[in-house]
Amino acid sequence: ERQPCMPTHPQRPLVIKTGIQFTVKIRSLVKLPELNCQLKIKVSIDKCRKFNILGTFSKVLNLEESSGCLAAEFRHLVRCEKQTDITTPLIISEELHILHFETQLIQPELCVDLSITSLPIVVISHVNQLPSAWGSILWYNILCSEPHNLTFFLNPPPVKWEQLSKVLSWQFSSVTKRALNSEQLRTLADKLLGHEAQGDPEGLINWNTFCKMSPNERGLPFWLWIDGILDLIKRHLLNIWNDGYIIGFLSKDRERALLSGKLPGTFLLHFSETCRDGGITITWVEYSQDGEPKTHSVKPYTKTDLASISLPNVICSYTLTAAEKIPVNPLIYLYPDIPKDDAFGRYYTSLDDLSEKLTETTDVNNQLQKMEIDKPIKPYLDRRIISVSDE
Amino acid sequence: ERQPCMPTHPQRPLVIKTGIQFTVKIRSLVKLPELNCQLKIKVSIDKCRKFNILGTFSKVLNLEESSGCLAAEFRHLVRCEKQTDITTPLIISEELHILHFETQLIQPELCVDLSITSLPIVVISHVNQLPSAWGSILWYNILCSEPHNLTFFLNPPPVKWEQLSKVLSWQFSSVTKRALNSEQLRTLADKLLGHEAQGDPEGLINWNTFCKMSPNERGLPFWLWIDGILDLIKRHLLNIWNDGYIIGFLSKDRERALLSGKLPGTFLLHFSETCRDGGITITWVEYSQDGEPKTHSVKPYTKTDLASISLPNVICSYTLTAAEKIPVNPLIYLYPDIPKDDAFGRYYTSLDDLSEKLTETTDVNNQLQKMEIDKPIKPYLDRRIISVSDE
DNA sequence: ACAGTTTCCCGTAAATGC
DNA sequence: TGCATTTACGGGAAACTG
Repeated sequence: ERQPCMPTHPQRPLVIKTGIQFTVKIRSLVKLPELNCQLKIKVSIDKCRKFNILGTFSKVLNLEESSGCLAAEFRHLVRCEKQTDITTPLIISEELHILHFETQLIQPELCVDLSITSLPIVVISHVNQLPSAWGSILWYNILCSEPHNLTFFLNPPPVKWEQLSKVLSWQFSSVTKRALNSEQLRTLADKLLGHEAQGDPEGLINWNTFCKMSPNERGLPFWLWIDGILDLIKRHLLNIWNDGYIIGFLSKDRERALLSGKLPGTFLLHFSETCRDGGITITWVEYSQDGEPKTHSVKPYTKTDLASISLPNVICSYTLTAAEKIPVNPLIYLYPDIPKDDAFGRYYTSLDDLSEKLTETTDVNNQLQKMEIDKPIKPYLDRRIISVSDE
Repeated sequence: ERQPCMPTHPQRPLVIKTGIQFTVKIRSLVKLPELNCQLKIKVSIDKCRKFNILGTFSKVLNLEESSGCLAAEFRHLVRCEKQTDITTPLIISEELHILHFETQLIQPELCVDLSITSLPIVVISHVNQLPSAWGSILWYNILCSEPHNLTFFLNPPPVKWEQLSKVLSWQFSSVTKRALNSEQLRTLADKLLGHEAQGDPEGLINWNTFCKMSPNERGLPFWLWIDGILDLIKRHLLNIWNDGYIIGFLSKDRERALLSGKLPGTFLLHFSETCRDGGITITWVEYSQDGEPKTHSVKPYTKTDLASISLPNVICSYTLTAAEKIPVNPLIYLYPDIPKDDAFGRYYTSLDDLSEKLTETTDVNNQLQKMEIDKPIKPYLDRRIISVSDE
């Protein structure tokens, strides 16, 4: 009778953090004229680890002009003391919860108790749990046709590559203007299914492979690796990702094949396979005396690195030094043959970080006057940072 | 009868932030044997802007072994709705509050109500109010002999340079291992009193000059400028400040006088006069063909800058480039004549930022195995960032 | 329009729990 | 002892409010 819209976490609905406000909307699919009467909705949550809704538990539905639907907003989900008698084998990001909504429709002729539940949600206590929580939501919604199977992760079924690849690509297109292309997806398929599988659409991927890793292995589960990269793109690479200048996912073999035979100084950008929080590296090709191609990759740039210098600026200023040699920038053409300034020139800035956005010199003029300092103003020598490797 | 120790904010007691825990201790100066009986203390706060103490309002004093004093801890000061009928002309960092402590000593022979108050405190709602709040606390405690004059800042008296200079120097020695020397203090005196005053110990400084600026002036009040520098030192310059390698406070005239005649490439470090959050610049001297000294200063390095490259590393790698010329590092001797590596060498690192602390290469080895990738491992080319100016 | 003030909430660090 | 989970709170940004 009613269909709940989802509680919202920016970009990641169905994941809720304790202590952080969220919004739930429910709307009636049936346009009863009686809905003009005030319908009071009560919300509550299952008490597995004993969360509670703090704030207004009950709200009157009011008509939303835009959609003609009825909206209610609830704030602050807060965890209370744990129940001692409940133990779950599931880790927090696999523990599914349900929001309940109840109301009573009282009419002269009838009196009905109505109730509806949300899709399963994951409750987290820290943002660092968000990636795995979102992984769970993805897996559940790919696979589970039941509206609320809270024990889904006790034995989660595998997913076909055909399904997963769509979801992965959608993760990129929902955060950026560019989805994954078939080449990129193929690289990911090789990683998940093995190279022999040839990207078989019917190939099955296990939940553990996707998001957990078996306990004896240490390392980064596939989804957390991808999510780190998504975050890196969102924060620091949006423009050049949208432009399609990041090949991104590429096996070493493929990389070597692509670059071999290209002009010396041809480079491409791809993501680190191992950086926990996303990293991007630059690989370029040069040729030895006998014409043998040789590729080099810089240590991947991470979020921290890109916070102080943007990737276009790295590319613009990257310098190789060697004793007795003149420093050079080995990066000349973005693969296949785009002169680097054509691709990245519009993103070069001399303002490498925020602090430099303040026009210091003007500031000096203003402030020295105010501070009653009447010395002549000597402008500062501007500076920039560049990325350097020693050969 | 009892003397309250102060609520603690790390490094800045007497400033309390809403929503953040703090601790108050009170101790009895009189060692009554009767104190073995349980003394229940109640704490409360004046209700000017209507704050409340959240948590346990009342606590039993218990004996502290170390000092034999009685301690109580209270947590979470939380603001409630403002009272509408109270208006104060004071801004929040000038609004003084008092904590009250009450208890009843009930003995067979007598029954006494005891009460005591804290020194005035400042309540803030955001850390960005901490510097001015601490400025208020300093000013109050320099000048006010009355235990709690809550309207002190309606008309705060001026302070003698003699008093203020001690307090300023103490701010540095309490955060670092090095107080301000007389030369540094003299520079600050010139700034506050004017050069003509000759650092007169009797010279008076107004509250407005120290911490506010009159409304029509825009700019950075003296104390906020100093506090930004203190913070910069604490975060990024502690070692070289402790070593005494930062002259820091220096007029342009004095700077020029110091550097003239020194070897070319002699440099010194001093703080920006204008950066809101603290900045430090490097000034070096060179000589034109006719032997005329010429000094250059780099745009000051801020917290953001120094988060990605340490000042010793800047000094080590700073590069001046010019078309057709070989890039050089113009920094050779720390004033007066210390070869830069002697002063800063021990602080050079190739790890310019945190992300590089992870030993990527080892990681690669480990993780590629786990991820079942059996490609040969090609180590990445290491990199560093350097600071460059174009001549 | 705006500045002083507060709230929101991410992300590092530390504490806590198992 | 180590890992999973939670709490603490600084700090950037947005929201609020006179």
